[in-house]
Amino acid sequence: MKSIVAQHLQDALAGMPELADAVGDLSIESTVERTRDASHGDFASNIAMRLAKPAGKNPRELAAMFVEKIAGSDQVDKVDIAGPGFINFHLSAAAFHAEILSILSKGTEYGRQAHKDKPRILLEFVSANPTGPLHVGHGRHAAFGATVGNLLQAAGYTVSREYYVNDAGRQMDILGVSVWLRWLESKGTLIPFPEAGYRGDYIRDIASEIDTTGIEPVDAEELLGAIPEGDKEVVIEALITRAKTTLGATDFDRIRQQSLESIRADIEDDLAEFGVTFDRWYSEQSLTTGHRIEAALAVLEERGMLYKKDGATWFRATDFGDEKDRVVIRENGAKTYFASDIAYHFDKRERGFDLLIDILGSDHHGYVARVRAGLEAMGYKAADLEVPLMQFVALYRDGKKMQMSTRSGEFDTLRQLRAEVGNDAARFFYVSRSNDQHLDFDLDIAKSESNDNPVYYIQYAHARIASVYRQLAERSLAWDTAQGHASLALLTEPQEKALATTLSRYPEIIELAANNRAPQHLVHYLRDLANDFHTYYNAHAFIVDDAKLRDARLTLIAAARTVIANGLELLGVSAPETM
RNA sequence: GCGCCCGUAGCUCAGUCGGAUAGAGCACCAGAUUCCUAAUCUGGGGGCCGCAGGUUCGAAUCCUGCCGGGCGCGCCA
Repeated sequence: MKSIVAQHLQDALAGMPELADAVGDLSIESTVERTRDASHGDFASNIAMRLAKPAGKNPRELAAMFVEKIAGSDQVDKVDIAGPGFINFHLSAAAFHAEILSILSKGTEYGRQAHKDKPRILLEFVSANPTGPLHVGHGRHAAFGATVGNLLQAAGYTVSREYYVNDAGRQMDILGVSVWLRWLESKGTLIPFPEAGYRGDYIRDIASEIDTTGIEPVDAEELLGAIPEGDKEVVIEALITRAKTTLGATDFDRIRQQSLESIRADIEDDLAEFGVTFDRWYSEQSLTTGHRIEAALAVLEERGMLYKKDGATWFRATDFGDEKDRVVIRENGAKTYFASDIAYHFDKRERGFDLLIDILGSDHHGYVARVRAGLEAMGYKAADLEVPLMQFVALYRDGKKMQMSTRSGEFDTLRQLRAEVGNDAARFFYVSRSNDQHLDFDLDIAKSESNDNPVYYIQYAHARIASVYRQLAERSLAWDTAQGHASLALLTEPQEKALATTLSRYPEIIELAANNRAPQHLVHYLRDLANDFHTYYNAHAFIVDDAKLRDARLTLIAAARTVIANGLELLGVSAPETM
């Protein structure tokens, strides 16, 4: 709808060639915005103020020139000048009627934009280490990433969702040892469990489920003798070494791989139940086995971006704005995690993605500069990597902040949260705040099935509309859609105008939310829309005796139902027919 | 110490490339249902947009400094 106004301005400009230089590359559409106050019309353009300086004229004078040139049309009732030089557009009722019919004819496609070839987007999110179940913080990443992905797709982009599985390195050894020790425990070999091991109950479950054919228990005293006194890191290191020698590399690897796959699969199930799915689970191990790390380092070497110092191989990250150079191959010959990450991001670009979006926890922000430096060093643009950082989640119960450490025994997994508040409320609350704001997740509000729960407020609007059509059938009436479409001019109540206006904003909200990777815009919009509907519902009966008016009102609320359903779909929240 | 993020109503937060009188929910106060779901609606009070400068026709928004909070500064992952 915004484009109607932009087009009128564009046409007017065509008749004022003397302004061409002043306009330059200014996007006309960017000057157009919704008015905050209905007395200012439907849309306002600040183009006269924007052009004032380059054109050397005062804003109101320029605005008058525009108004003079803006052609009349059946979509615009009135154009006037207000304040310091705003050009206000009052659109015609016919323009809103056309929009309502467009909503109904497009249905689930309403708000979706035409396909865009570029950029092809790779969206990586969650990527939690496969060492245990997802916690409530990961839930925010999952809901946010999934919704941003939906929004980008709705905005016309091709989006591929990826979960990077950190299935290599020392933490996998620690996982393997943890499972092995719990398995030994179940066979009667009791030793103190290492402090640095993974202590959750799920480790015992894995130990009881995996295939341990051919693996022999070890004597407790013998094992204890191999454990040095001291630091927890020293202890766990000794146990890893011991596990590898006792079991042999093959059997230890068998335990390790089964353990990580068990956890990874559990995470995948958890997310799927949450409505969050990925196009690919990208294994870090595959970078090694596929020699992708060597390939990426070779590219850097070729470009002169690596050097040797103190027996290690360093990447010249400072050449690209990082604070210090970074080691990619350690003195002991092992490649660093950073080397894997360079290889992974290089691989993303090699697979043809133009824009890489990594959703990371804010505690990883120090990592962004070096990964971006890596991409730049390989010849890509810094802007091709975008990293929205997620701030932390705090759970509140009875107005008090909950402790979320595993040890405290209070709940902290995503599964427990979903079980307590439900998927709809969880998805909704997680994306209701900007990613760079800390999220205070109030369990009591999310659970409440009444009053102040915004999820139900929106869902209730949808259910109420569905209920109107059920009531219609009960009264043996039918919605004559053709007559409704033809009778929209009868909708003259202020609540009807307000609802139609809000409905017409939906495509703009999708674009805004997608472009800013900001799902909260959609959340706030849906609340506004539900509010407009509830207000209308309370002010006027829809099922009235006048058939034409009734059909027109049923047409309007059908459009509202469509937009609410479309918006909730993007959020991953259900749109119930009854509540 | 250095770097990144945040600071808006009592509380939780929106605020679009700088735009008109800074918005919403909760809480608080006063009302609305013989009628399609009251999980609803209507009205009301409540603001030094952390502080101080600067940029300009115009600043919550951009720049600088300061104050307060979070996070990060490994040949860990």
